[in-house]
Amino acid sequence: MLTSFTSINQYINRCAVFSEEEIAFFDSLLETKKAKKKTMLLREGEICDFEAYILKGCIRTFCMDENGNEVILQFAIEDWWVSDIASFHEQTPSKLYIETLENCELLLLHHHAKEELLAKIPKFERVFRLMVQRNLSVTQYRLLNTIAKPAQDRYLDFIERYPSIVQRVPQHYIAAYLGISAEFLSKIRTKLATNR
Amino acid sequence: MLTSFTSINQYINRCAVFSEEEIAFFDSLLETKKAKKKTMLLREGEICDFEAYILKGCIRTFCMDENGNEVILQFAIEDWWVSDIASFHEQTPSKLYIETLENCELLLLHHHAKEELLAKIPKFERVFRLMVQRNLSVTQYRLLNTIAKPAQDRYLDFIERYPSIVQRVPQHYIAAYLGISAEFLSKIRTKLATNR
DNA sequence: TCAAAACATTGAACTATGACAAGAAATTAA
DNA sequence: TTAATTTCTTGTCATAGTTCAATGTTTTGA
Repeated sequence: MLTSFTSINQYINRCAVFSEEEIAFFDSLLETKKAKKKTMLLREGEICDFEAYILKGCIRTFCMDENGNEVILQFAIEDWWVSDIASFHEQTPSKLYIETLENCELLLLHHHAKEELLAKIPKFERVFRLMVQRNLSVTQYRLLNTIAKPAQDRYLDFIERYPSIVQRVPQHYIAAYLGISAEFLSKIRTKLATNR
Repeated sequence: MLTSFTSINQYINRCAVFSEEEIAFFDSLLETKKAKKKTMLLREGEICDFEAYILKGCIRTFCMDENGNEVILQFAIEDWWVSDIASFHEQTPSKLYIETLENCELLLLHHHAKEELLAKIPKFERVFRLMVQRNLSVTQYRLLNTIAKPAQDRYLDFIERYPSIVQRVPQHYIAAYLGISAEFLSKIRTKLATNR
């Protein structure tokens, strides 16, 4: 087993029990890929053909609204998966962009490879179900928060929940994740800073 | 096969191919339940022990923010599933309320029953994965919309996407779904009405 | 090492939306 | 059928957040 696969194999072994052969088959389906900082891995209109597991680096997925503003759906770092799940599963044109924010090392699971995997080892259905389930509850929580809480609370939640991301990504991207302008986030921060 | 099960069985057969015995086993795990309008099926703090498939009726799931305002996560009607997926899968206290908005006929799949089902017929993993996946892409889309679009656009999207729900639920609930006050939705509507 | 680019801050004017209050309309239940 | 309850509307004022423009700061790459 390549050492670079260690973390992803631990990841899937947490969801269900697999034999060494099964794990080896899974690993054999993955493509390793390096991407420089600011590489677009997917653009709006393209069909997303991968789910990417991040060995190293940081990625954002975002969409463009009518006024050309970017809204960030997700930041992803080591041990997270990124994809456009709608585009990937229906094999339809994406509404999202996926862009590296740092130099990245990735493991890609392509669409045909995933189908082959699920056909051969159905137990993987469970792995992906659990992954999507967790993603859904986090997304629901964020949606409710976005609706119910003012920007300052959402920002405080964010830095508490994702302290490492705060260190790694520019502030205006965090604003685009929280759904506020970069200027307003700056004002929130100065207000918080002077209040102590 | 009971006729009341027809629709749910068609539903799961769309996700994967099952034998009659498998379907029969699935049906045998479901509990039928009727609930009057305005019944709370789940309250904050309780552990959600069901995923409910709606044969007839309409349900909302919502949470309460710090100021006691309700924020609606989902409206569900015939052929939809409702649950608190975080509470159900982790068996942890819920942050959500689930309430019938009409008299309902439901099929309940309880936690232990689902585990039994998945243990006995792993193919069902796929059914639930596909369900959760679709739910996730819809929720992501809604989140991005909530952030990027003004209230009027969100309202127009909503009536286009869910015309039948607009007919069935009071307007102030739709406001609570869109993330705006009931008064402001009313103003949007009068503005739209006078603009033609 | 320096210029260019990207990022962050600040202020002023503006806008979408909220909160409150009062009343009208519709629905429900007895 | 009527009273009670729920739902919807309208107006006024308050505010969270935006936009724009100017400036300062940090990072990047040749």
